[in-house]
Amino acid sequence: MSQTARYHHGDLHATLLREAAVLLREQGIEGLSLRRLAERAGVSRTAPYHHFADKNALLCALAEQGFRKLETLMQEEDLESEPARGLRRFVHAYLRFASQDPEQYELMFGRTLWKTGRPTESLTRVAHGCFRRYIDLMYRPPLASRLPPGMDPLRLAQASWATLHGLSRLLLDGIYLDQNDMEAVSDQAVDLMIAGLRLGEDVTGG
Amino acid sequence: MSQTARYHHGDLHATLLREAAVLLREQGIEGLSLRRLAERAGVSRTAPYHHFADKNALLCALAEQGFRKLETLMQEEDLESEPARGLRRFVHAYLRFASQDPEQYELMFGRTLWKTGRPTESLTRVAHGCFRRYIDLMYRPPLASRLPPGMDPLRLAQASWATLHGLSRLLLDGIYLDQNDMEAVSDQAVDLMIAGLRLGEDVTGG
DNA sequence: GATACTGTCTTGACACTGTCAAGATACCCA
DNA sequence: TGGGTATCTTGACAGTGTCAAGACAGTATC
Repeated sequence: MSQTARYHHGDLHATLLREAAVLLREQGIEGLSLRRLAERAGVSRTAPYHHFADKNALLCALAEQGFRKLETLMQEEDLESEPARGLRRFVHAYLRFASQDPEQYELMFGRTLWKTGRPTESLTRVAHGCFRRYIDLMYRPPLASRLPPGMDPLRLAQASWATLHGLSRLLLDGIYLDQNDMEAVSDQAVDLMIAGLRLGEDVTGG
Repeated sequence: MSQTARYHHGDLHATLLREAAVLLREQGIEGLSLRRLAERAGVSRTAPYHHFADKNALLCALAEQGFRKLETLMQEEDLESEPARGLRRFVHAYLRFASQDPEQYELMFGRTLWKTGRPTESLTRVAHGCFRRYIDLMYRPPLASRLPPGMDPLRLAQASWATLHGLSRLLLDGIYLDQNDMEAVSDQAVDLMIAGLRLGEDVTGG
């Protein structure tokens, strides 16, 4: 028991996922090779293939973890009675999620899985569930009742998510934005949305 | 003259860039390997190294071409007297640019160059020049004079570009958006911005 | 015109990657 | 105690970017 080199690892599946997350965070997707991962887990190069069909499958499982975290985050979020303030808080939470583990965010939304790779049926389901929960925020009170007439909540959800996503990407890829600008820019975006939705104006009467 | 196999190619630099653009468009970044590129150009594996320091340098040159195209597109754009309509037209033009050559857009804004790789000094200059031209659209009439008081045109530029960029990325990576939704969603985003900026309201008097 | 120089291109090699095939080991159930 | 199966191993292959050393050709100099 507990000797350093057993033939059967015992819990390789979980170990792989755990170490892969570490490797991803520290080295990025490019640094996450199956061989290095296997070495970290203390097994041979091809051992992971008995737990994941291929690298794509392992990355999908990893991304899935990320989407579950994000879904939890959205579940906790509640736009409460004051939608303007709730919106701003949600945006900050989202951006914090993206910037706390940039490589995970990249994996979740990047082309590696969705374009180049083949997203698992399971990953697709979780990712879409995540988006659905976001849409719900728009369909539910207090936001839904305040939307200007003729505005489709689905379109609004897509457009606003795109803004959030774009902010995250520009920040993480380090093109036009840095952390210092981020807060000001995101607040600007929220202000614009609030103004566009007339959420700042008091409609306490209903 | 014109024999098929000369020792000196004669115009390898330009040929490499041209063929790389084709390869990028058809096969994506992952399919663009230096060896395949060399084969297409009819030279040996390492010949490209006499014209580009490494793969990163070649990709930077390729991205630079893209930014130049984008800058031209923005130069032609003019928000004219009617900013709301001009804005909508510009957004459509931008999204067309992104979706006409998705792989080029990915290269221009993706992590390959800006995060994993080392962006050339030249690329950085062109990319920032491109963004500067976008900011100018916000600072110049007719938009500048119509902005609500206290609104920073720079922040507005960053926030709106983020939206554009996010729409492009979500579309190109094929996560939550497809081409059919795109127009409706982008129009929604533009409407929201126009409403937020109060651009729809007539202020012909000045 | 001969010679040296320099830019261009070539072959050979190395370390790295993901993945398949075949064989070895250890656990589990009859 | 046996057999079956899940797990893990080594060996191998094709592909990648890149370095080192040498071959060739065009250009400038004497």
